[in-house]
Amino acid sequence: MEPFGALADPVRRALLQRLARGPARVVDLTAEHDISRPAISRHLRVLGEAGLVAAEDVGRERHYRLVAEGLHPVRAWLDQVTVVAGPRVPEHVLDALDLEVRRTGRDRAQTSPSHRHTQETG
Amino acid sequence: MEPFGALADPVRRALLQRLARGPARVVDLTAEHDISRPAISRHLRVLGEAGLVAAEDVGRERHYRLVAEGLHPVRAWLDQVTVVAGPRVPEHVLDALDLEVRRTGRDRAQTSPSHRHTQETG
DNA sequence: TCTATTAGTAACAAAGTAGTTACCAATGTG
DNA sequence: CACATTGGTAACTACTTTGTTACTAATAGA
Repeated sequence: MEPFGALADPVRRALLQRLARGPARVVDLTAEHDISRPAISRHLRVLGEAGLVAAEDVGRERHYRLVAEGLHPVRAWLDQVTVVAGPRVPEHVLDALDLEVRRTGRDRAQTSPSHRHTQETG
Repeated sequence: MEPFGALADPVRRALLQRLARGPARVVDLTAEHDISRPAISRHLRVLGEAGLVAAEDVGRERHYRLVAEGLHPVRAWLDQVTVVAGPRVPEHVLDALDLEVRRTGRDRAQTSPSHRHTQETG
């Protein structure tokens, strides 16, 4: 859940996009985001807890960089959902599935499978 | 933008996963989600506004189904970020990039950075 | 050493989110 | 027709999120 929640905020997505092009300091990231530095700082903390960014201390500066692997759960979820949904099922096939699911739902409610009248499928 | 926010909630993600396996009614979706039907109903509304699900009225029932294309912006964003971040850049290369960016950040206040670092690592 | 820069934390206010119960409308079914 | 089923909306509450300003700590540099 962590990475999904982290991606919900547009500022955090912009930060990740920026970091995808290379590491940056907090002041640099703040410079182009009409919000205060503490706000950016907290966004970075959220991203860090989600495993999407990592920081390295360089003197008094802190260099944040993208951790692309942190996005893996998101990609995996996306793949799972879209693959199971099937590769471009035509509309009329979805309709057929639709009727099927309705019948199943009713059967489950009263647990009597002898009640089927399969006159819709051809 | 919208779809990202919709995916932030675990209940909504579960609903999408469920609908990926076929359409379902609201009562069916509610049956396996220890929250009330109005809550599910509102989640479905959010998903609908995000373009991730669609509904079809069948008598007094409403059949929701996944709209997989609605996830396309998410996948596109993921692709963009991970592609730009590069395919598995080794740690020492990231360090090099790190130093490069730090110097550039300082230069930006004075001179114009008219160079680029586009090195492939295979 | 004194001062500027960088960055995190604390405390707070405004807004959004997610759940609840109560209610209403529409559609099947005995 | 009477009644159950299905599903959306309204009103409300509790919690979370996101921004702010003020403060503190550590490092760089004249």
